[in-house]
Amino acid sequence: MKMSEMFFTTLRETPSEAEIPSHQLMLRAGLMRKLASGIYNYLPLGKRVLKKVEEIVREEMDKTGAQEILASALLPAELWKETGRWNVFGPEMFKLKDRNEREFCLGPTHEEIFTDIVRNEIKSYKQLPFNLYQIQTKYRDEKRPRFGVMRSREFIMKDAYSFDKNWDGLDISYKKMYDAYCAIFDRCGLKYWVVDADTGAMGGKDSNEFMVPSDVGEAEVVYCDECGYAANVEKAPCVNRAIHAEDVEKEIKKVATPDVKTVDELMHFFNTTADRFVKTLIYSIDGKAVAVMLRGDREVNITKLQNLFKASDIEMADRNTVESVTGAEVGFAGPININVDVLVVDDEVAHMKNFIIGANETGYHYENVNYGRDFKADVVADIRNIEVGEPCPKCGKPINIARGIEVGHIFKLGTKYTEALGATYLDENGQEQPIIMGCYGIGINRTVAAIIEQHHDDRGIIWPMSVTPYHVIIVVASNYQPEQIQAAEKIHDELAARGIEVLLDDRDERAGVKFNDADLIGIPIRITVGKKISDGMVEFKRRDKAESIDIPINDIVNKVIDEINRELA
RNA sequence: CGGGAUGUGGCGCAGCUUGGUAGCGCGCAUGGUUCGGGACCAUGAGGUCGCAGGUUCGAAUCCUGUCAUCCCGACCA
Repeated sequence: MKMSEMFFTTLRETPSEAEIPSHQLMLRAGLMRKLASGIYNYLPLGKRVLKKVEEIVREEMDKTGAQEILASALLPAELWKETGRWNVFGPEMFKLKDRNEREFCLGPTHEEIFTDIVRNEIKSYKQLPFNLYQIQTKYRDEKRPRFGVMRSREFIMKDAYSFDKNWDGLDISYKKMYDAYCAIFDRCGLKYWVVDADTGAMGGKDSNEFMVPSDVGEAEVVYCDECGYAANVEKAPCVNRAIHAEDVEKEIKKVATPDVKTVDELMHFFNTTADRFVKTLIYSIDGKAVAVMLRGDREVNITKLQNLFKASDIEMADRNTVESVTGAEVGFAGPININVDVLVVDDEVAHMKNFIIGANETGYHYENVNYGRDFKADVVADIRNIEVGEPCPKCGKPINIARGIEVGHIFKLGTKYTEALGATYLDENGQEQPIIMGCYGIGINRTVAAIIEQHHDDRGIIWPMSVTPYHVIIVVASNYQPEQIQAAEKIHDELAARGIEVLLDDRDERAGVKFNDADLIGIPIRITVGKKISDGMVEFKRRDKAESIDIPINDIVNKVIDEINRELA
């Protein structure tokens, strides 16, 4: 491809709206342009990268025996109403009506649709198992689209759905996907964690997320260098030990604490540390008032709380509710004489001694409080976030926490959708059984962004060979030298004839501009045809290396092909 | 949805406090000189200053409303 003919523009300056490297570079390198918030158009270079990633995904999926189909992105409301998700998704779903006022949505995910396809075709155990997938555009009206393609409202997703006779079969289907995902992300040149994940609103049993370590990631990952344990913080269980175990239980005492409301103020007032306090937070969970108690310096884990209550709607209670259940101003809530539907105590609190709590009376706290003796909970459970340095749930060594980009997610769904939609089969005994389902997603655009996050420097992108839009870029140093142009065209044609994707920078620009653009768009191999062509030499340089080497023009084609093959092997 | 910020040629920005001809850098076009890490000179094209009202003789500038975009938070198969 001659760059003088290519639809392609780079930006010298970073658009002010882009904050993170992948977003900045995707715009600067001319991979894509924004159409609206969270909606992007892909230009030729960007489209080629998407295709590369899609092709890797397709190859690895096909290897597992999964079969590609293509469902519609425009979906009738009925199916969603059958499973109840028309309302569950709520405003996040792009909803629309046809000319006859029939309701539709743009598909945010496709469990319902694949299950519907399957229920119409599958009748017998003899037809199971199988796995169907598609690579298709999804629509989610995100509350806050962010970071370019990292969280967008329109995105390309590979979604796969497995259908099995039983749970053992699902385990096998799941393992195949797990391995395929590892192969996919390996081939994309990504370093990643496979973490235990919450099954969330999708329902189901086991779940793993594929997380690319990155400071710009939206998820927090707990990991253990000792034993290799890794989990989403949402999921990671806390291991609680007795705190201040040496203390003897002292007598409970009411203390006047005028205007002392926050944990910080309490620490000051009592001249002690946050682990001596227990805070009582009031939540509204599916309409019920719930008090949640945890150590002063801990954070509530909403996911754990949600799972505990099998809740769909959780929010912090408003000021009025707090004041009515506690009978005091905000800042003095405590478990004694509190008027809530449920009192939940974090497991850690049950391990504490002589702690300080609110008295449900404005201006007062209790100290030397002990769980069991002074109050009792309706539920004691693990409902907090694990923190750095706490014991690993698997081996007990101190854990670390880092941020990650979720590029893939796999679930054992079970029968949630097949039961709701009546997708059943007749088993060997003629008995009707629900099909057992798994679902498996990869965000294609987000994977591209994650690759850039992991492969760039201050000059631009550094594509892995497997996903680069072109393998090679030939820079003609001096366009006005016919000898250089001719030599460059010859190399270009020979490489192209041998199946190499090659760009020829024959633009009427100075060498510096071409070098800078080559670095920016991140082509892994650069050949420069310059002065030394008179000695029959061209320059070979890798984007990821600083130095370059001179190579006889007659050897360059083989050199390049060797290099590419070595890397793609 | 709560908080914060910003909208001025394709990109980056100034001008706004104190109303009066819309500016700079980059990019783009033409000509010339250059030519291995974002050249130089000359000439030129391109903007209803997000939109709608209002104040005023006069609004990019002041007021009101609205829309859009970005960031933080909440939320997120």
